[in-house]
Order: sequence, then C-alpha cells, then structure tokens
Amino acid sequence: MAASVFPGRWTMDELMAQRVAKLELLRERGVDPYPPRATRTHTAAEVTGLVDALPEGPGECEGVRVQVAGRVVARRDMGKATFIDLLDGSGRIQVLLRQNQLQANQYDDLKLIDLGDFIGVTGQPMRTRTGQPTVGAAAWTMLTKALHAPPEKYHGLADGEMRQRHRYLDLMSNEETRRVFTIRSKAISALRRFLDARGFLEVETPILHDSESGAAARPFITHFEALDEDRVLRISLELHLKRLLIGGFERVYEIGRNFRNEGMSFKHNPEFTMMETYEAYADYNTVAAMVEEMVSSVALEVLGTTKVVFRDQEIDLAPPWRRVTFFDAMRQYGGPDLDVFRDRESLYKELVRRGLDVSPASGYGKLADDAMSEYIEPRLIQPTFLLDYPVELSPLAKLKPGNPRLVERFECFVSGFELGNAYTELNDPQEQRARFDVQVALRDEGDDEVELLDEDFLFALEHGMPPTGGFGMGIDRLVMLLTGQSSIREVILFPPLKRVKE
RNA sequence: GCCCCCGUAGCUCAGUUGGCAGAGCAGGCGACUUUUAAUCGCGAGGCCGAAGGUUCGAAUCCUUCCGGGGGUACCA
Repeated sequence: MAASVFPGRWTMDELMAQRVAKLELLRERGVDPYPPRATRTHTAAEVTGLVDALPEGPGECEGVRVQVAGRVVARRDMGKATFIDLLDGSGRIQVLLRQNQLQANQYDDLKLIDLGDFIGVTGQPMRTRTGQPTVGAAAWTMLTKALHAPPEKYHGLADGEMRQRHRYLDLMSNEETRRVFTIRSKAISALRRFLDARGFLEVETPILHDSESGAAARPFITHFEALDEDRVLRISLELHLKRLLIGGFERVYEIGRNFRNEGMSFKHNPEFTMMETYEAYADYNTVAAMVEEMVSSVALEVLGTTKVVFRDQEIDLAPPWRRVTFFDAMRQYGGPDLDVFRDRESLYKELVRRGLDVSPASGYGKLADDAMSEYIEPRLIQPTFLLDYPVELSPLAKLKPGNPRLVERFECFVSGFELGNAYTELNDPQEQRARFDVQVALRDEGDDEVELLDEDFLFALEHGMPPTGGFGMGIDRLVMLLTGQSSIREVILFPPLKRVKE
C-alpha cells in the first residue's frame, strides 16, 4: 500500500501514512505541528537536580512549576496514566501524564504523539514510587511532528552503513555515539585553551593551495573559475604557518582540515583534521615536553584520567613519555642496523633479504621508513617519542649537529600508530633549497612520494625565520585514543561514502 | 587494485541438507492511574540488496552488478 506523498522524493509507507494522518488531524484543529518556538524553563538534568533535593521517597516539589521540552524516546501507556520519556541535550527525563491532571481532551490526544516527536510539557517535578525523577504533567504541546519512526529503542541503530549515512539516526538512538562526538568537541576546546594559555595565536590559512606542499601526498584537485587556474586542496598547514613566523608572529597554531587523495583505512581518512603549532625560539625538545603535557592534560580535562583503553590495552598518557632514537629502536626491535646499511643499495638489498616488499624506486628515506613501519611502529604501544630521523625522510627538518645523516625530528606513537610529528624546523634557505633539489631528483628517479619544491616558500625563508620548533598532530587519531574507538570513521561525524546508485 | 565476510518487515535479528517467510521492538485495535526493554489479548506488516542462471521448486546453490564492513596494497 505505497502511495506517493511527495512525488519523486518519498514513497509513503503505512507507518508514515499514520503519522501524516495525525499531523493533518492536528492542523484541522488549528494546532501547528511545527510551532515557531517553544519555551523551556528547565533541562532534563535540571529537573533531576530539583527532584534530587527532595527528601527520600515519593514526593513532589511543592509549588514548583517547570516547562521541559524534548524528543519522545519511550512511551508506556497504562490506561488512565501514561509515562513518556523525553530526551533533551542534557539527558532523559520521565513525564507522567494522568487523565485527571490534564485539561479537557489533552489525555485522549496523547494518541497523536509518536516516538520521535518533540513535545513540550508543563508540570511539577516529582519522584515516583520507584524513585524515578519525573515531571507530573499539567499540559503538553506538540513542538515537532516526526514523519518517520526512530530506530529500535533498545538496540539502537546497528547497521554500520546506516549509522554513517544517516548519522542523525545514530546520534538519536545511540548514547555511545553522542559520547564520542561530545568528547571530540571537548578535546578540541581543551587543546585550544591549552595553547591559548601559552600565548599561541590561532590563525587560519588557505585550504586552496597553488600546489601541494609541506608533506608528500597526492592532492585533490579543483578548479578556480575566477582565475581559470587549477588549485589543490591543502595536504598540510606547514608552509603557510612558517610564513607567519617569518612575518614575526612567535607562536601560532591552526586546527583545520587537510585533504589527501589516498587510501582509506582504520587510521586514514581522505579529509582529516590536523593541528599544527609553530613556536619561535623552541626546538624539538621543547616541543616534546609541550606535547606530552598537552595530550595528558587534555585527557585529564576531558576524561578525568590520563589512562585510556585502546584495543584492549591500557595506555597511560601521563608524562614523561618514553624517548628512543630511530636508529636505536630499529636495532632494539630487530630491524636493520642503519649504521651498517648506510646507503640506498645496501639497505634495499637487506630489506629484500628480510622479505619486505619494497619498491626499487624508493630512496633511502623511504626504505628506512618502510623498515620503521615494519619493525618499530607496531611495537610502540605506550606513548613514545621516536627521535632523530634519517635526513632523506625529512626535507623540512634541521640537521642534527655533528651528524649529517640525521635531522632533529620526532614522531610520537601511541597504540602502534603515529599521533604526531615534530621538527626543529629547517630555516637555512640555501640548505632548504638543496633539500628540495634532492627530493626533485628522487622524483625524477621514479619515487613519487617526495615533496615538491615551493619557490615562493623559499623566497619567504630567505627573509629569515627564527629558530623554530614545529609540531603536527592528527586530531582524529587523538580522539580515537580518547574515546577508545578503533576506526577513524567512528570519530568523524559524516565520513565519505559511495553514492547510492539507483 | 586484490582477498574474505555481510545485505531478510520501519528498526534489531532468526531462517536446518533447496520444499508455503519467522520472532522481538516500533506501529494499529482492546484492557490497565506509578511504569521505566511495562504487562496481557487480537490483528497488520515482505520484490529476502539488484539482475541473470541451475532446478519440478531458490532467502538458501552458481554468475555478474550495487552498497557496506574487515584485511591487504598504496598512503604520514
């Protein structure tokens, strides 16, 4: 019995038809099922607070009248009394509607209320026999009529595709989903407070870039009609933020979306939220101290503890975090000794001998990175700074004094994945140009995972950037850690999905 | 890109070696003035993701496609 209500858009099924009939009945009586505003004097949590102040046992808040509003999420019809659970932004509150306490036809009209509707209720806070905080209703009003039934009330919405495609249904039916995204929001606020309190200035730099820069990744390409030029969506915030240090800002940060046109996995999403910080007169040691304090204090503020559970392992984010060098960790975890395999050819042969699937086009840096991913990364469960990377892997970081093979760089790892990345930033423009040239040469040899030369950035750098410590952190991954979610898609409200084809 | 798994009522899920399509929740009708996954009674609800094929007979077996998940490759 499918009739089209809105041709070309929906097909009305029986359940929807019943709801539309109720809506039309309301309109026939002159009741607007979508009134322009509602008055609310108390949230669900505030009513609960009032009732908690009552003495033990059943009772009422004498002389107190409240107005609450929310979505109808459960309903228990008892004959001449009906219980309705309302959900608002603060939580649930039970409403008790009794026939002899309501005006005129209001009790009979309860049949016009369906699960999923928003209603407002005026009444007296009370505690029931079973101890449940409740609003004893004197009147109710329809605030918004819902035309579709909500998901199953006990199990919620379980289908993974629907949870992502229709996140609002997931949010309205799953408490855990609301918790995850509340924590996400609070964590980002806490990061801002932490950095603001340290004198960092939050800035916004362009998302549309002339060319990809600041990282090695395939970009999304778009077209700028007014200029008739192609642009790429940024893959990194780095080079613009450094320009601001050159301009004289001493501490800046940006929290924003990066876009990398690459694969998706439990820890990769094509658009992801990155936070980068740059601090003048700091180096990677200063940054490491800040990072461990920042992450642990955010956890403490948002969760009340520095201990989190991720993939069945308890992780303590409290400082100090372990520090180990790239070369030492490689030896410790049974990888190739990079002091022995010092050039591309020997390292390549060694990795092949060890059975790693490596590309003959890769440079030394990429090979070292491959070995790191194999031997080190999965082993770093508790928070760890991996220090001092091969120079070939890090064209934007400053050389480590006394060792021309290494740069002052760390990545921090938790639960076997990378959380952040920091450099003592390279500020020698001639050295920077030479490093870019090496990258270009690598690209010419077939390694396409290299950074592009950015002439405008080099011009800026030639004007002088103070000694600087820079840091980047994947916010989505931080939220995964804080919420215990093992898939990045669970911490992104609207992850990308394929179009549904007819 | 490749491999594996999944898709059944609005939602959550059963469905045996191929033999008439099932339950709970939601929704409808009825009973019930302190329930809270309310309870009880009666009815209703389906193109079994789509299209082909095998078969007397397909939700079930085969092929292709669509969508999702997991792995892997690629990728900071």
